[in-house]
Amino acid sequence: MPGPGAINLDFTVNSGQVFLWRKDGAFWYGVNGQNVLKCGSGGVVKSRLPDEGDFFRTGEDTEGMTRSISRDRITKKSVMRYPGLRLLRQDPFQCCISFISSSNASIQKIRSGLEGLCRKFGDRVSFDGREFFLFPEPARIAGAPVGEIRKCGLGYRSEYVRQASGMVAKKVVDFEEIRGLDYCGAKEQLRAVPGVGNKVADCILLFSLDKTEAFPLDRWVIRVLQKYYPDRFEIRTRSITDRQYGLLHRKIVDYFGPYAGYAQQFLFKMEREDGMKKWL
DNA sequence: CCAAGGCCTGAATG
DNA sequence: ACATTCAGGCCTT
Repeated sequence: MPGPGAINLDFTVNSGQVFLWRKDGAFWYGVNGQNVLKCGSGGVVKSRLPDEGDFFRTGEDTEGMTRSISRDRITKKSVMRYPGLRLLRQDPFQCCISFISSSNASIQKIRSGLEGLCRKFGDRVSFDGREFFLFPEPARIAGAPVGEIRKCGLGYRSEYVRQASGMVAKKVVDFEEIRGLDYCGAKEQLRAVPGVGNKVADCILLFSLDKTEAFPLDRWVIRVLQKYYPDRFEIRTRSITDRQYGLLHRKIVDYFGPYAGYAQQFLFKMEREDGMKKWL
């Protein structure tokens, strides 16, 4: 019996933040790093390993955050429309590789590429009577010939994926250290990783490193901002430069506040849905 | 600092 | 059918 604070997994999974999830009966099953989660509307029902990362961010005041971003009738409408849509706290390495793989790709393509990576480089496990492939450890991808990564359908992103994995394996990139930095410092670190630009960095920060002021600006979000906030944000072009991205982000946080990333999630969901785009 | 072009690839579009 | 475009960008010139 979902109460007022209950998670809506259909909304949450189908909001572009995760890719390795599937619905089976009344439950959603998903791969998160070396863990596999079985979830219902109350949260994690069962997991392969203890859910130490607190995947559903259970301690957080989601109601307060959604109230905080409800600055106008557009955000209010999107929040009303998708009750129970939440930001998750993903495994950072998986999140990083996922969004490096996402560049210039459709959701279906991203998922098939990531599934390929898991199948080829991840461990096969049995969980709740079902078969899963865990997300590969960084060293497994880093040590692979780039051609093998390419076979997963990742295309030109394959070399980025390999190099990024190497940096994580060698701890040139340490996600838990980055988690402790502020938004700007954390972003700077991430952007040193090949294949990680402004948008991808914001996805990693928002979806795995607790930076709720991260506001990934992709085609859809730019579209929705142009549509509903033409005067406030004044976006003229479809693609924006680094400098424009930074200036725009500042305006966005000034307006939506410290949980701006939540606003992005609701607006993105709404615009995709209005555009009749398919999810998982 | 900005603009333009290329990049893998499969699904969607004409 | 077949060509072209598009898809949750990034990097180099």
